[in-house]
Amino acid sequence: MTVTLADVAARARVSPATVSRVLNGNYPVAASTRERVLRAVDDLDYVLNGPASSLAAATSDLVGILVNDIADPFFGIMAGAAQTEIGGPGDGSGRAGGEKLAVVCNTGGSPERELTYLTLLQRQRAAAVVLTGGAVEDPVHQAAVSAKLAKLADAGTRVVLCGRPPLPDGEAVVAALAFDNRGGGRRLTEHLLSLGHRRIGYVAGPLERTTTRHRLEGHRDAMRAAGLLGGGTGAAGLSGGGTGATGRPTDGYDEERLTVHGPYDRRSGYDATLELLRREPEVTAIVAANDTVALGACAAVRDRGLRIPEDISVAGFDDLPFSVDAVPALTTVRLPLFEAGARAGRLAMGKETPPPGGIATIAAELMVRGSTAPPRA
Amino acid sequence: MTVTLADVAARARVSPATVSRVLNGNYPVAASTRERVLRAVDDLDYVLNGPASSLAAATSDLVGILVNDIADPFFGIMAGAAQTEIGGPGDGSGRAGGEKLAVVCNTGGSPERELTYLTLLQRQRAAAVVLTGGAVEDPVHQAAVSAKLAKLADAGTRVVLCGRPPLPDGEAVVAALAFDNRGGGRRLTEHLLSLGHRRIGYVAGPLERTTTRHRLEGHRDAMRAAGLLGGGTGAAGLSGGGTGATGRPTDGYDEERLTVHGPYDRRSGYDATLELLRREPEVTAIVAANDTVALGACAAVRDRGLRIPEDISVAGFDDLPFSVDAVPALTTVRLPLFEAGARAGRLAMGKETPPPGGIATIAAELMVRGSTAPPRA
DNA sequence: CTGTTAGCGCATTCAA
DNA sequence: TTGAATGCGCTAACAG
Repeated sequence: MTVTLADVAARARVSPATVSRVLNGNYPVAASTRERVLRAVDDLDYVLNGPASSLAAATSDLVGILVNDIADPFFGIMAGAAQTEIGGPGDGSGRAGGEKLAVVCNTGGSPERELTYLTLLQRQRAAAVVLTGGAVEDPVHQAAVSAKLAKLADAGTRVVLCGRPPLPDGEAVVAALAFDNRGGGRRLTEHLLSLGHRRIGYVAGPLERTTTRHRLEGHRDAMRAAGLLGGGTGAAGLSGGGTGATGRPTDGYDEERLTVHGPYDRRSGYDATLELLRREPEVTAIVAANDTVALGACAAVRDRGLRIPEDISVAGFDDLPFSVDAVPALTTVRLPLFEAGARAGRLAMGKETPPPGGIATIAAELMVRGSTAPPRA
Repeated sequence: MTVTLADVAARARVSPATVSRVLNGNYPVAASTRERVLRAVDDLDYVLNGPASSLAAATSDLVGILVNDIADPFFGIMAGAAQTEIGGPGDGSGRAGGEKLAVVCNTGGSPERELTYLTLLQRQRAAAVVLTGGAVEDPVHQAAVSAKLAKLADAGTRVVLCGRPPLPDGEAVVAALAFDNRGGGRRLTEHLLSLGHRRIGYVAGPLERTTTRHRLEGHRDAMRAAGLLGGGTGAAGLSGGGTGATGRPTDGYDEERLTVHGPYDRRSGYDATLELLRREPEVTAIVAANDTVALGACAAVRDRGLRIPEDISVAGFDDLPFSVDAVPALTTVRLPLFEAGARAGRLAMGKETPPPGGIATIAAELMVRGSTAPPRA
């Protein structure tokens, strides 16, 4: 029925071992022999049995790329870039040579699914795993992930983090590429402050994610430096692992009042912005957790009959492709998603040497566009 | 070193076969025995060896979802929905029970990569494969894909098409869910015609894709019905397999003049729109191949100092989430991407019976919003 | 309901 | 440079 290595060997009049060596290419084989084997492969339309191969070799050519939301270009861009580096150029023959199979796994932001996927990849003896995007800060889950990654690394799987902060004990990881979310958030708010804004609303992401926290901390750092916040440290409002930040009415009054949390989607931006405008009609600027949320914020501002940026400035984060097409074009913070993804892919393939200490921080660049302007006098 | 089934069996004081049966759950096992085995699994932190399992069972739990562009929400939404149905709810334990491993593979729209991924999935003995989005119409490639899918089906892989037209000989396929691109395109243009538009520019997708052709055909059907096109059949300008449509100056004059092809991205929409405005300054409406392209078109229109919709109407296709947030909100054609993806996922899992004949056409709904209006008098 | 027995198809020793 | 032999870890008959 199904063609096996042995069939190819018989047809090429060589031993199975020789066929294996030709196919894997990592062993000297006479040119004429190779020729014969390759012809037999084509004649028989032979396709290697992946599981058998992986079983014998104790490793597979699967590379997993975990994303929080596959429908979000933020992840799509990184994953696509990583895949470019991992999948190889393809020889165009469709014969599938030594390439890896780069596959993206959608966790939907769920810690359970993240763990499940890691187990599944572990089960497959994946060659490498790339985790993209912010992590959930629940200590239990973080410990579980760390443990799982350690086991994966133990079994020879290369683990790379992309757009995610390093693990507490980064030993299990080949490399961590972290975005400078905090710096970006700070510069964005500094920009608004320099325009003259003082009452700035913040539509934050889900509470328990690192990305959310870092961007918000950057924002508050800037606010504090401008003397617009009570005392306390930068992380004050969110310290303690992010399980809740509703306390601290004393020095966190403005913070709490001017911050609303929600998922990283358009709807959340819309709703949160309406809420902010209700709570504090005097806000002159809204900073959103990311560009998608910012789009929702813009819609809400408009629906309230306010103009952007004349009445209210709006800013986002990420600089996704659509942001430049918003009307007015969105002021945001550019993250080099494609470059980071590609680098993560190379790191996963061992095609690039890891940064010193295994950790690299990737700069975030402020992009000033039409959606921000000085507040009305 | 690494824990195997035998180790678990020894610890639970049962035979390896029993452990296997417990893990796969598809066989009666005494509750007490199961209990003991499960405990041993946890104690030993055992993880099934996927390749070994797949080899012995001659099938794996991999399900591949092929997409043309992972950074495009059009695909992300479908893939995410499919994954939801395939991956199962996950039992939350991270232990990974009988779920399938749904993975998305990014072909980047390249026929070679599509074939390579199919081979890779064939090699892995994938349980199912879902192909999303339009196909490339090159006959050679189509034949190669058909042949490959037939082999996959032969080997027991369930093949599902989602948002892709049925294969010429659909035998290899469990089901094909095709979008009514043609009908959607027609209704969209009819809407513009009913508003009074007569000179309508069309920013089409890449020439050789089915999606491009069907949407364009719908547009031309409507134009022809309104007597705005020369003779010929609907597919006239693109007949012959899409290898080129530059001929036919006789009855295709306006068609060619008012159509520009390009990739499905924002940049293409921008450039093509400028080109259209240059060729034919009298156009009063621009129809774009999809929403992303439409966004680029809007930008171009604006950069030329024209207002939407007062000076020029713009319309898209797909109704991606951001389209409602465009300013003005984009008139477009809604495709139930999530529902279609979910259904494809269920079909791939055998959780839903295929439509009669294996083919279902999914309706496209016109969404009239602010970006279209009657032309200036 | 559970144990025993054979492979699944390939990569890799070790010889030649 | 090539061939022969062995086992990777598991599932699927078949008994019991």
